[in-house]
Amino acid sequence: MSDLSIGRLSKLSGVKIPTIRYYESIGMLAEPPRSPGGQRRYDDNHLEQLRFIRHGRDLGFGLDALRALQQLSDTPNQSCEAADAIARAQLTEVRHRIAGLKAVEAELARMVERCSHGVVDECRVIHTLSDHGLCESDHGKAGA
Amino acid sequence: MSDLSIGRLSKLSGVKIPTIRYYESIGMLAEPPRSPGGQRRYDDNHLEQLRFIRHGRDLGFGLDALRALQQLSDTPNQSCEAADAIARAQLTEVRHRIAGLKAVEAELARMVERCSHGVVDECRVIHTLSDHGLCESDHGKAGA
DNA sequence: CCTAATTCCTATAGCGACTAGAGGTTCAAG
DNA sequence: CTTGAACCTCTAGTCGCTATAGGAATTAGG
Repeated sequence: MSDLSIGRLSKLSGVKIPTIRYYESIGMLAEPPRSPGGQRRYDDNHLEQLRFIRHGRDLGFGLDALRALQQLSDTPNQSCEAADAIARAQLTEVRHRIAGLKAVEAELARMVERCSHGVVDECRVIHTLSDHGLCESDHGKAGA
Repeated sequence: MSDLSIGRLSKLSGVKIPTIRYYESIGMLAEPPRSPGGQRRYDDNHLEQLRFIRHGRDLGFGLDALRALQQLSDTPNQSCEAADAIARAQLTEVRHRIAGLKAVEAELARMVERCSHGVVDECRVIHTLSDHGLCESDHGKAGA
């Protein structure tokens, strides 16, 4: 209803202008009508849609997952099993990342703590990087 | 010394072949000599260098940071202050990410827990995404 | 020694999710 | 009606790889 310019939509949603246009270009956000001069004019539905995306992104969902969730929320009579599954998968993923990062944190903390603050040749930081054998934990690949 | 093919280097270092070539192309890994037919022939120095990179990447360091750390480790008489600073910055970064992810984890857990397992219309997952007001915590942007 | 299977080569394009810049047009306030 | 802010499109860049195509070299077996 409110006839929002892209700038106002950006402020209200917390999503940057180029990102809004990007979302439109990949079909994440509905194409809005245009002013006579060709500028985008949004309404409250767009704002809601964009907040949904923003919130989902903040929670770490990928755009594909959000597309699926959007579709689900458009058909409210369906079972929410699918939505639940997506959220649970995301939760698992987040927990994995936390675990990985904690292992990394521990090793970085050890490195920094034991740094002799002398010359590079005796530096624990450099040495630890050079030789994984010096690590205590199995930090595999840290969460992206 | 050991005259390694790229495939053997890959296996010994845990870094994939295209990634090794990529590192060379951006100047992260020294260019090796070539066989008469033009294939790369590595030695133990390359292996060490690559393990250094690999370990650093596992700890979440960016390639730029690793380049800096590499340079430092090549000049062992310098003070290790710079290396220490880089590692500390990384530690701070990792702790921020963990904090962000924990907030995200909490909210995802709440969403999933309270899902009524009924229809989408009443699904906590969808509702929470639609309205950040339903969240309890301030999960800003989750760590990348 | 020859063949066949495997490994290697370059070059280009794509991933996710944006971000930055150039160069031009439209809108809104005074 | 002017001015300056906000808007437009398009291209290219970010990070750290990964994938593909279309060949050339190497190595193991017979």
